[in-house]
Amino acid sequence: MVGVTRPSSESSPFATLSLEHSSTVDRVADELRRALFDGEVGPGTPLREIALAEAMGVSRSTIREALGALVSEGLATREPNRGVFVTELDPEAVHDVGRARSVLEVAGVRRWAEASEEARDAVRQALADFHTVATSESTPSELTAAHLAIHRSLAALTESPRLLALADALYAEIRLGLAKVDRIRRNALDQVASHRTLLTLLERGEVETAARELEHHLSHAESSMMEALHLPGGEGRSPG
Amino acid sequence: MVGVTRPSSESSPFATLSLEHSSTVDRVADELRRALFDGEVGPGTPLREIALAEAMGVSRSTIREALGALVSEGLATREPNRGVFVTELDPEAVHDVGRARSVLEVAGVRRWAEASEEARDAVRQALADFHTVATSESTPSELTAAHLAIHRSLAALTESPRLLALADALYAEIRLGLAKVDRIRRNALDQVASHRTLLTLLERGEVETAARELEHHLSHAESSMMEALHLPGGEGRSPG
DNA sequence: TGTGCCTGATTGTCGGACAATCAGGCAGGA
DNA sequence: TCCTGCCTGATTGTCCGACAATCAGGCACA
Repeated sequence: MVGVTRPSSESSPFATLSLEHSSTVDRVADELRRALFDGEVGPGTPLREIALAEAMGVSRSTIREALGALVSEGLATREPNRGVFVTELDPEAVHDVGRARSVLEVAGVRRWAEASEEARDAVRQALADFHTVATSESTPSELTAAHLAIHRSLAALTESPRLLALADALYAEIRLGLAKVDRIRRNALDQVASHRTLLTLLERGEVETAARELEHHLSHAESSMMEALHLPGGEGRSPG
Repeated sequence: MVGVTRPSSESSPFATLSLEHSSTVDRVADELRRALFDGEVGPGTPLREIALAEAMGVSRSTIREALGALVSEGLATREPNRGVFVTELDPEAVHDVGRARSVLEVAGVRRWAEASEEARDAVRQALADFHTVATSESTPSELTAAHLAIHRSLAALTESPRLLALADALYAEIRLGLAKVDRIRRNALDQVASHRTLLTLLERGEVETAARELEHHLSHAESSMMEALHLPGGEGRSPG
């Protein structure tokens, strides 16, 4: 998510070389994300600056900066003069995430034919990986990650870094919501099958059918996420 | 962009009340954005922390935080250990912004019929405002802003805060690129006409035609932006 | 031409400081 | 009982000063 590369303006034969320049802030932010995704700190938990600073052995300034990053990613929420809290997903938010990811992934799927071969291969690979993870011992966090990797590869078919960045933020919110939700495992193999049919449609060139299939899949995913979060899920939201 | 509202959990009769709680950091960031959009500091300009702190009469910490915000919005770029610079738009970036906004705006247009009446009215209003601005004395910055407001209202038809937030970031990047570019004015009235036909198509319910029209309009906008930036515009980018 | 070193400028991180703000409790009055 | 005003502790927002790490550029030297 940080990606430090500084190629000199001349195209040299060392284009493949790169070096990780991780700052303290980055490492703090990474650790916080991990804790969030693994459900070590649940939604609504306050992220106190001093407490975190002492716990992680860094200064308050550094913590503040890392928290700012989480807030701008939507994983945490800042209430002025009150502090930063782990984001709580309300039905409105879940629905919005669903709508947004649908736009991005469908846009990707519709671009299947125009996309690069690497992008298409990434989809195939992600599906294979998901199958591997689903049929082996794995934590809920890993399972969710592998599942989302498929959808990410669909959004990546747009081959737009900016759209993909938004997609990543959306998947991060989903991971946040699904942390500790173990029920996913039951459906794991069904999910594999569902995604496989989607890929089959794409390989056949039936793009529009695939898009509709994906939309159906996503709307199902949204309501099952509502359920998982013990929210008043489904259709009955107050209009306006 | 900050939006501080804290409604009490009980639904009271004071739902309409709200109060601006602007922090120092927010004001600094706003001022920096303004300077960028007005072309007071061009692309590539280094944003030195100490210099800004002295110029604006705030501490370095505050400046740092504001710069972090600009960076996360894409208006500035951080080079580790070297500083923050006003983002320079290369052809790759321009193309990506174009592709991304196209996805969002087309998604909005396709949703015209399902969108709320307010969202549709916003489009009509934005068009009217643009006409007003185009036929009066106005700075390039204002003209660009009014033009982009139309496109923003299209993206807003998705009625997804998250998609709209990305759209806003994209428009900010465009404003950054178009700062000081005065040539827009010539085409202003043509632009009004072009958008008016788009709206007409929508009002008639010819959504797909409108979507294609929009895509055409956007691809034209992209190449004319390339031109305005004196970049090697058009189709000939190196593949990969 | 290329390498090694020095130096100044700037960032990244730290620690401490203090006013402003907020939540919660407690007392007093209608 | 319910409301209001006040006090207090906790936390944030902002400031200041400090210092090592890093980088760009120049200069000497082979």
